[in-house]
Amino acid sequence: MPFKRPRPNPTQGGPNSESSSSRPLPAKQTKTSTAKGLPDMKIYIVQAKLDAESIATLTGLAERHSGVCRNAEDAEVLITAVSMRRRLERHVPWEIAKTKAVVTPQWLRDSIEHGGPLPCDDYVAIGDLHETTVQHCPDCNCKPCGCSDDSPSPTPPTSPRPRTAELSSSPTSLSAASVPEPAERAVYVPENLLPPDPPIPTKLETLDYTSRYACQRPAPLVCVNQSLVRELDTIRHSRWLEGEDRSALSYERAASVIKAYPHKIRSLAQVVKLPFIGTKIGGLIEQYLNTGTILEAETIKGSERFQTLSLFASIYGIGPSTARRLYDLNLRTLEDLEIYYGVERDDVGRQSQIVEVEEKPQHPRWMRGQRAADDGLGDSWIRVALGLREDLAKRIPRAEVEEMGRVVITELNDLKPGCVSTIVGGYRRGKRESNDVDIVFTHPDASKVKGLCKSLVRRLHERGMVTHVMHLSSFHTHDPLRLHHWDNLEKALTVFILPPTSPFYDGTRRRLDLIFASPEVYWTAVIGWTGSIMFQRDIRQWAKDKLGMKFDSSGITRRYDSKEFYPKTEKEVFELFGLQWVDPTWRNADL
DNA sequence: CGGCATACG
DNA sequence: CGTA
DNA sequence: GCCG
Repeated sequence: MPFKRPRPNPTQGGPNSESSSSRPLPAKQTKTSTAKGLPDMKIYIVQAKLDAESIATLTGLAERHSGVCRNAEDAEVLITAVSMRRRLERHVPWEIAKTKAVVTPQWLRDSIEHGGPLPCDDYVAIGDLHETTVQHCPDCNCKPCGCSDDSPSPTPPTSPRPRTAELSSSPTSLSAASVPEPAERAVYVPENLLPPDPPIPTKLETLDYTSRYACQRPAPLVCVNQSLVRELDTIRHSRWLEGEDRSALSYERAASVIKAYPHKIRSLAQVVKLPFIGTKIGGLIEQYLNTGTILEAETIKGSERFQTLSLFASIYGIGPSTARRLYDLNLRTLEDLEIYYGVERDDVGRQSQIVEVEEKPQHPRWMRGQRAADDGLGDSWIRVALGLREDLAKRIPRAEVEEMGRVVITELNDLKPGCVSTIVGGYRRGKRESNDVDIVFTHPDASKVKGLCKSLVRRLHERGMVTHVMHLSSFHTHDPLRLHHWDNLEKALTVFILPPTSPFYDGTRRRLDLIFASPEVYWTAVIGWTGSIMFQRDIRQWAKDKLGMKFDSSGITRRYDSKEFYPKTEKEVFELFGLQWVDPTWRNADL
């Protein structure tokens, strides 16, 4: 049945999602046009009137054979299925379109087949743009006739274009190819809710890798001392599983500092000066320098207890404490757990029976520790998690994260046009594969956000895309007694599956978190949910230590008088805190 | 020796 | 306690 | 486990 081949998807680091601003890692900008059938052009695909499958296919073709970009004005070639001028103008400013080759999707396919850019004459998408399209066609025959009036061939100076919420006006991927395109009249979105354009550069030289705060230390996805970091992380993980949280925190901090250290470590002297490297951890690093490993980490990795606790705690809803309890009951394998929790092997939770899962309430203090009454019972909900474990353990390639974002945003825009969103989490930090997908949403009109989370979840649920709702909740303002303030943060933790019509569909269920913020706290929510955890922790620590402020995902308040602050952009949060800008791809303070 | 991010269910 |  |  679900034997649609999962797209191999060789080239990644592709187009950044709609309004997210993660970039490819700063290090390399390989220009290898090898293996690409076309020269490296910047192609922008206008999503209107294309279904999800076509978008994915075209994007894939462009990525593999040439290059894509996320802004129309940065592109050389616009590809669109739209044929009417008025329609195109809703997605690309006319003045911009006039400076590009605007062609049909067939041009891309044929050019790839042909092995080079074809003349655009036969592929003009919009009649009124025939002249300019031929002029700007990347096939270099007609270039010499450069009697162009405008055409600054390098990207035009980009006047602040009116930006509208045109995030993926593609139809739902459920409806096949035809396009009704409902709800027109683009909603105007204030500039500050959209990602900065151009993106803000990270001034690495003004940051400080010796800082005691992770939010001042630029940390790449993978560092030059990565294997040492992994050793320390093994010990951290073990401490955490064993309930030694403070010790775990120390290892986490040490690893985080090493992660940001930009040189290969060759001597102990290099690291003992770094913060959070004390006697014990310094000794372990010395050992690592001498032998290439840390004995304790190797021992841990080999131990049955560690392996088992790790396995148990990898199940959603099972933490260190429960994992240890199960281990003490002499359970060791998943099969043991399935028996213990009463799962019938042979695909159970399979098939799309929609399940609503409620968080299990905690036992009262007075009856915990008396392992009795409820040993194999109760947690009907762990059974569900067990059934999901295999799927949720799979990582999600960037391209699929983007597809999920597209699908969800399309549904949302149907529901409430004008929403703005950012895909956050590890994806935004540049990870090539994610464990889950987190999306933060808002709407320029604050009054339209309330209840949206629940509505969207209901809609996705009705359409079979959300199979489980692990959690649905709201946050509120800092007002101890919130009077006229409605909640300004709503959150849903769900399990999601792409519709079978999606080219990425392979039946794997994925964790999807949806976060709705009021526009005033949109960027603080985005910062919070972008992480990494250590980065987030230290930004809060910094706010407290240096500014006397409290920072959480739903806002910033001054501690002594509870005055609230509402930075209008992500950059303004950094400025408010007196911090240098750190791009999301440099916030990888965790392993 | 106290603090280590913070909030919700 | 477990999750973000 | 490390810091002030």
